Amino acid sequence: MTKFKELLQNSFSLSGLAEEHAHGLSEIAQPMSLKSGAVLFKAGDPGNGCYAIIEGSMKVSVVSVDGSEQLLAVLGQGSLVGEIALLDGSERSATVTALKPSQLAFISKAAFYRYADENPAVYRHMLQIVATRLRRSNDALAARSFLPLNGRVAQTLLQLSETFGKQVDNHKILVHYKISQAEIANMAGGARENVSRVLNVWKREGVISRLSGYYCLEKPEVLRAAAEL
Amino acid sequence: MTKFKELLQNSFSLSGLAEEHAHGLSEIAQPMSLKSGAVLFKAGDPGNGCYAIIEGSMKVSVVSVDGSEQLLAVLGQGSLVGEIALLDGSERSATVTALKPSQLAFISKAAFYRYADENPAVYRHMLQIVATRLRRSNDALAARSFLPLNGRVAQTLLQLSETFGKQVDNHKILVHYKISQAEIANMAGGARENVSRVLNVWKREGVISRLSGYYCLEKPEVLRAAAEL
DNA sequence: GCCATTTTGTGACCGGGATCACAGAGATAT
DNA sequence: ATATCTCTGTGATCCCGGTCACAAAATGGC
Repeated sequence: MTKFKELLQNSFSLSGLAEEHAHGLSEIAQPMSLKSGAVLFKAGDPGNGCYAIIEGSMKVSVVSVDGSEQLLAVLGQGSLVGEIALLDGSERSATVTALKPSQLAFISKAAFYRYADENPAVYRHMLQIVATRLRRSNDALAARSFLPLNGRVAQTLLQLSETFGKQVDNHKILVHYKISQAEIANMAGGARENVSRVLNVWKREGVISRLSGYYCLEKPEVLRAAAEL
Repeated sequence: MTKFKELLQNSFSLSGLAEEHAHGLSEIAQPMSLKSGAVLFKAGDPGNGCYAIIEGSMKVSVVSVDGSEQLLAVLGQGSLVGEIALLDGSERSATVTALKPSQLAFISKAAFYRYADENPAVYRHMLQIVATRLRRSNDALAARSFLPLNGRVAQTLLQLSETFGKQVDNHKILVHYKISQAEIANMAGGARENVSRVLNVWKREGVISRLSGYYCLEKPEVLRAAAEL
């Protein structure tokens, strides 16, 4: 078995798929790699498949005419991107860009359906993923209308901790991912300057800290309270 | 065949499912009816199935502690509600309320998976629905961060026209659904008063009009332009 | 190390839209 | 028809957070 397929299988297992299907899918996927900053596809492009992230990380965003962007998600190893267009047959709904040099596996629409029709577990798994994303998206929308900026920043940090967090100590969470204020601001939907202010208040209160460039959530409860709808 | 099953089958066909599966699903669904204003379920409730709307209309919303609400969608005949919790096995993500006396069909989680495993087309259809919803939700989120109030109101009107619109004349669209400014405001994420102002400007410019209580989009292009990201 | 570039921190100002406060205008009921 | 509600229109005020303008740290390349 090639190195690629091995990595890929791990990636699929990691995302919660049974060994058997991880193997099957890795057989039909095409390897590809992207250098940091490269655009995988843009909103509006035709979409004929989806990608699994084997290694690296990608951002999913929507950009407006004036150039400002709204980040919908930052995804890492084991995540799937580009499913929406695959599933509803329409154009790509957002733009996906590599944040680091990344290894991807492309799964074409035809291959996906061919395989999944034989293995309904794959459909169930995909439904799980999409449903969870829909839930997230709805939550973010609700946050936008109910929460003031600090609440949205809290929500963003917690969301990042779900994908990149490592438990340390009792309940401290280290977000093992380099992220700039600008990116947090784009996810939370606020101006970078104001996000900076919010983060500093929390830093002073000991709610968060920075350990060698990484954010560390010292008191996640406080953040959870702030993100409460 | 009972009247209920007949209606139900129509409902499923209406939502784009093949005749055969519309029939199959109608066999496993439980009829139920709700009076206007009744709550089907609340965010946080456990969820063990989903519902198809046979007749009537429902609103999907999230409410904050202080009582204000964000409408995620208004759904009519042929739509599915409550899929998220069914699919990701978590609690209900939003609150669903009947806006009119409604007829529903309940499909339990077990029954759904039992049937769908045998009929992958049902999975494909479900993925379609959920993917489209995710796309919508992402669009709404992007709108929230890029568009000023009038753009979001435009988006809301267009969205309603997708579900309840009837073409009349050349390109005028009648939104065949009684809706108050307050509800539009809750969908667009703005204060009712400001939504009123926006709507009146458009009314004066002949972009929209009201025909016996229903909104009519006289110049959908103008609205589409205003909702452009 | 040293300079260039990217991030971060903070103050000052300003504006879109929330909020408050009512006055019409339609509905619904009796 | 009259009273009661619930919707709609509009002005006045206020504040959160966006924007501008820099200074101070980091970070990274050579």
